[in-house]
Amino acid sequence: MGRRKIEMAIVTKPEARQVTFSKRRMGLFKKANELAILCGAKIVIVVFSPGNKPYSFGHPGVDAIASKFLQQELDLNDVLETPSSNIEDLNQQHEKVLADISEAEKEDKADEEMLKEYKSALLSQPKEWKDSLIELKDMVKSRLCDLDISQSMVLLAKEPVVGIKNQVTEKKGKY
Amino acid sequence: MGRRKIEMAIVTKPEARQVTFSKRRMGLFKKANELAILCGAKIVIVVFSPGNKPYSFGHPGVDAIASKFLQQELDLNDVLETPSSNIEDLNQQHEKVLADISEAEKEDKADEEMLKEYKSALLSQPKEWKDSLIELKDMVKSRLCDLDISQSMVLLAKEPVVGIKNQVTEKKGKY
DNA sequence: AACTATTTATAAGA
DNA sequence: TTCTTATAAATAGTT
Repeated sequence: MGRRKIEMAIVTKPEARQVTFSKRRMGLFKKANELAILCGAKIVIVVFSPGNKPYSFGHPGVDAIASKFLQQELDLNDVLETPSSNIEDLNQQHEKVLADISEAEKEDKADEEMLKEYKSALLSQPKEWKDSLIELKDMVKSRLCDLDISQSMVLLAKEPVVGIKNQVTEKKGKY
Repeated sequence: MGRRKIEMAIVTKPEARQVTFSKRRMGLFKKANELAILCGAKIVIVVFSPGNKPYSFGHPGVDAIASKFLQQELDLNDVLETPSSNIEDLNQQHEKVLADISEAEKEDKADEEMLKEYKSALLSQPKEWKDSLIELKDMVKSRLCDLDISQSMVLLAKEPVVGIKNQVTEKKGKY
């Protein structure tokens, strides 16, 4: 739907690709919003741009949380990219994440219920703990950030949470 | 874009709403696929229909995993809805999940790396374990299924995994 | 960031 | 559900 029909292959020119990405990402989120409203559907979308910048859409209300964790993912990526990253650093980062969650809990009453449920979800892993402690040393290098993405997704599986509106956010990436 | 412009409000007639949902969900996933291909973007979408039936889209290759866990979520919901659900049942369900993962690991070599990373992500939680054991009894009632959704999302945060194609699936819901 | 010629999505109807 | 088609909406190329 433009001046010409375009081939379904990666847009080679980086500038043009960025423009296409911006236009179509907006279009996609608009369509998602319409679908959610017209049909009462629950939707979550996460998109990573070619430059790996994360964008998220959620209805109802996932996005406020998602954007927090997407940002944290970027922070953690930065940490992991440094050669000096070790378990202590990662633990520090992780405590920062937990601290941020507590902070969010205090400052945003509307999110309280969602955060509780998210925590519950994190803690609902009855069997892995013992083995996990043994495997931790080897595992910890492989990207803590994944958990953060998953945390934002946890909320979609819930029954609708009242008082949280849908919205769209962007976070500063590396490009 | 149809014979008439429609109001942006929930479609009242249930049959019409279902039709609209089907058409627009397909349209949304098509748009997402185009965005992914044209721009080299990574995308995950999860949609719950008005009847709470889950649909997912992923590029690259999230969906094969996601559909597994979405189905498990439905199974777990069924379990949780029975009055007799207790910790033992949930543990059993959880072991089933883990068993399915192992099985998938064996039968689908292309997914091996992704599953390993997903497991790593699950195990990358250095601080919570101790406290978790204490809180487990109270927490376990609150929806294990959330973790399953989040597990399918974990994969998006990864660098592109070669050899996994994108696809779209549906799973039987309760309606 | 705006514009507009076209293509694409889809609402209503069959 | 699937198809048809008139129309609304998205967007590719341009300014």
